[in-house]
Amino acid sequence: MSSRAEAADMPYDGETQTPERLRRRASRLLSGMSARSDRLMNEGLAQVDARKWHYAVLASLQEYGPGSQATLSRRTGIYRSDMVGVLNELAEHGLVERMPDPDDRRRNVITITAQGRRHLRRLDKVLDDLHDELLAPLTPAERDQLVHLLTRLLDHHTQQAPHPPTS
Amino acid sequence: MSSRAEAADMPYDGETQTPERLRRRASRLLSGMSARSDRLMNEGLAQVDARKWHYAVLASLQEYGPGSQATLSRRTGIYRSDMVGVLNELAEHGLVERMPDPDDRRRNVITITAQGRRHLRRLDKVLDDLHDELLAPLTPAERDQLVHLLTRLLDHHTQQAPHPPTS
DNA sequence: GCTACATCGTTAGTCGGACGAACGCAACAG
DNA sequence: CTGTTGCGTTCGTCCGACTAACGATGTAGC
Repeated sequence: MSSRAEAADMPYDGETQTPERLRRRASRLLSGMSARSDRLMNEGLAQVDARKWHYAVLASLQEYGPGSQATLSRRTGIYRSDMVGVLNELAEHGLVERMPDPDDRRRNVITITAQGRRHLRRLDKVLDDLHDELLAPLTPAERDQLVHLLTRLLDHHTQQAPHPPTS
Repeated sequence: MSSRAEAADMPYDGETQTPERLRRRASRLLSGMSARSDRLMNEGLAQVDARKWHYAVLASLQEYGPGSQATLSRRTGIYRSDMVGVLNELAEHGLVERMPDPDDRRRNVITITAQGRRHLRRLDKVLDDLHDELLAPLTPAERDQLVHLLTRLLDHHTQQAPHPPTS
């Protein structure tokens, strides 16, 4: 009777308490933190009138130079279906330029503008601050640990990818 | 010209490469891993005809004993709107029993059945295996580190919760 | 005992993000 | 010239998190 009957008769305050078994599960921790993180980033970026995809695209353009929409899709992990809208928004704000590729008339060449670069710098600042808030309880060393661990996990799972790539 | 012009003219294979700046962001790592993790768990659990909410509810019942639907909602983080469906499914399979509370006729008292306990044990096994797969590239010590770091983060953010609780 | 308010279970619906299907167009290989 | 492949785009689907509202019931103030 030691293993079973763990609870069965406890007038506990088991009202608001989440079971340890649940709390410890890495999958649940990831889900929870991802949700929190997403909200934080979304709200933070919304205050500068941006979304996380904007940042992804701009950063990709800055680091690897201009590219077609399909290329950007692969680099950022955004579905090409959704890339259209993102680029529309970015173009409306004058952050990127979309021009037909003379060498391949199927493609659009996307280029980041000077204004886009400025905006990107701003977004980088914003994201840095938001991540400070996100990782507040961790020391710099611990933050590195976390990033390192997650990176290894993600790399492992994106390699012999049994699923369509999400990154 | 050392700081700028990072790319601007690179015939790189920047086709499939995701910028470091993106890869390093904890928020993105969390998002990515959460997505992978969710899929893995969902598919794994689907093979035993279960969903993750089922596990959450059963585990909660096992650890803290019977409770009303609202109580379960608070314990597991499932919205009470969605709890109805979950309990319907569990009840259909005979894993829980839903009876009106004689002391408070607004409430239903949810109790786990013997079959429910068996099922929970099974799910625990399944989840253990899935987590082994999820955390495959990490040593046991590293897995503990990860869980520890994430737990601290989540606890911090769920405390003076600026948002409605997701846990 | 009556009134005002809070809680419970439930239904329905919104919202956003990830993803698939299909189309017209252009390139390219044979 | 023909079949195949990649590109950009539109539209639609699926799912999970979340809100709104309602009837039924409990509870507290007076």
